[in-house]
Amino acid sequence: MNKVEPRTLPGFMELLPQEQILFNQMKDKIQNTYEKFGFLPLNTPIIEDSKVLLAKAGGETEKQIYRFNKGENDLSLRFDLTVPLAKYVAKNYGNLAFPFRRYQIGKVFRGEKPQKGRYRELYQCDIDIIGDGELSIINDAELPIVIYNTFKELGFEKFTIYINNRKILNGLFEELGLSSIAPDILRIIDKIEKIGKQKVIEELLDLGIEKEKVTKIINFIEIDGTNDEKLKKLKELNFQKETFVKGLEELEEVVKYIRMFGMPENNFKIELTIARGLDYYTGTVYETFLDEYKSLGSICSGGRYENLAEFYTDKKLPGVGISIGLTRLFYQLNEINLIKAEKKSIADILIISMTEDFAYISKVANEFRKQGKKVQIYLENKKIKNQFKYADKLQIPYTIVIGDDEVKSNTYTIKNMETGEQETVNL
RNA sequence: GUGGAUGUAGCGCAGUUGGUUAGAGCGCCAGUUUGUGGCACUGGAGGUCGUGAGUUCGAGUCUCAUCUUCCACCCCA
Repeated sequence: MNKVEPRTLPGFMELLPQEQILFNQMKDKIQNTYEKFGFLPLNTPIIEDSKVLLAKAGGETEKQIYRFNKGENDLSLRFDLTVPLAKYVAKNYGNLAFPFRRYQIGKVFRGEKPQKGRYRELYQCDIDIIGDGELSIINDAELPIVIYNTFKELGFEKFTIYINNRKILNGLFEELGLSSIAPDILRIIDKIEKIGKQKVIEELLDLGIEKEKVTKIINFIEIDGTNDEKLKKLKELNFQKETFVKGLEELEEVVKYIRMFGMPENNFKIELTIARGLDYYTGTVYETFLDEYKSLGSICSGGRYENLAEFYTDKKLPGVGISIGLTRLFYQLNEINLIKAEKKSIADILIISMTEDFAYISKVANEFRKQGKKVQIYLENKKIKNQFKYADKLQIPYTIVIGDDEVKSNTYTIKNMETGEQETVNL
């Protein structure tokens, strides 16, 4: 009989048990940290009505979305967690308490060409805070603190959350009379880390921007120094455009509150080239990098948006959110050996059975389970040797042998697999 | 969408200028040890060399096509 080759689609995630254990540990740490800050759990469907999901979509999105028909229904797989959130908040507006703080950790799907760091199925770990009509700028300062704590919890020390405000850049473009081509400019300056200053200048000139203005843009994004020095220099530019003034004011506030929330000075930085999300974010934007592995790219990003659910409701719902791309982070950390999958089983104890008396075995197992231990019973009728081998392969730290002797004497024999010590004790 | 690579055992690979029955390692199974794992030793199973065609006396090796996967560019709410 011809067998079907057991293959997994490229760009989709499938892990071995020891990897999955590690992945779950990371996921749990992220979730626990999110909950510590009072974010509420949310779990929306993976499949949505295409009309709902694509309410806002432009051309690029439609190309990348997994879309299909089932009977009469035009359905799509979610490609991020923000659009489902928008739908959810609009739909449940009357039943939610605002500010609505939710986290959602789940898979999203993108029909991209898979390659390094690009997956078709990926986990996102989102937190968002949605206001009803308005939302204090202080929220923009709290999210980085949550992220700071999350990465600390994951065991990182050297990472930097880069912060910018889109209004500052937009204000600059207004000042230069370049607002109409702002998205193009943003796309180019966003690449400065990657392609270098000269290339950026060339590309800006290619756009047809006068040399003098290009110089101004470059000078602007090259403003350096400490966070306070940067703020000072921005002020000294003395731009009068309202957008710019507002953006600068917001950035100052964010920095002020981030400090009050206890963020160490070297874990956050104003970075004027961060221009993430071309048409999505309207204010504060974030990108997070590991200091020693900046080439990995941003491992966590987000920002402020003025109106979350404008395609679903007339209610004005401003929000701010940030998201960890867990799938990419996991693979990259694995690749640079920053994490290592070691645990092959989650069981603390394997019960090796040399008797048919499963009633007795269960009694022993449940005794340990009551104490919070994870206990697995070996159920196959195999030689004791094979049962020990199994425990060894799965690196289960303790085994309990129960044979007819133990049953008769109401005892069990427990063995420490690492030291080899064992003793027979009364149940 | 553009360009560059890849494909041999479950896994990661070796296979010399085309030359008999295609290899080692790890893993797997069994035994040395029928109530004690790791270590060691002994033995064993497992491959139509991605697929198809061609060149040749002869193809894992050369040619072409095709599929697969990977990488880069583009793009990325």
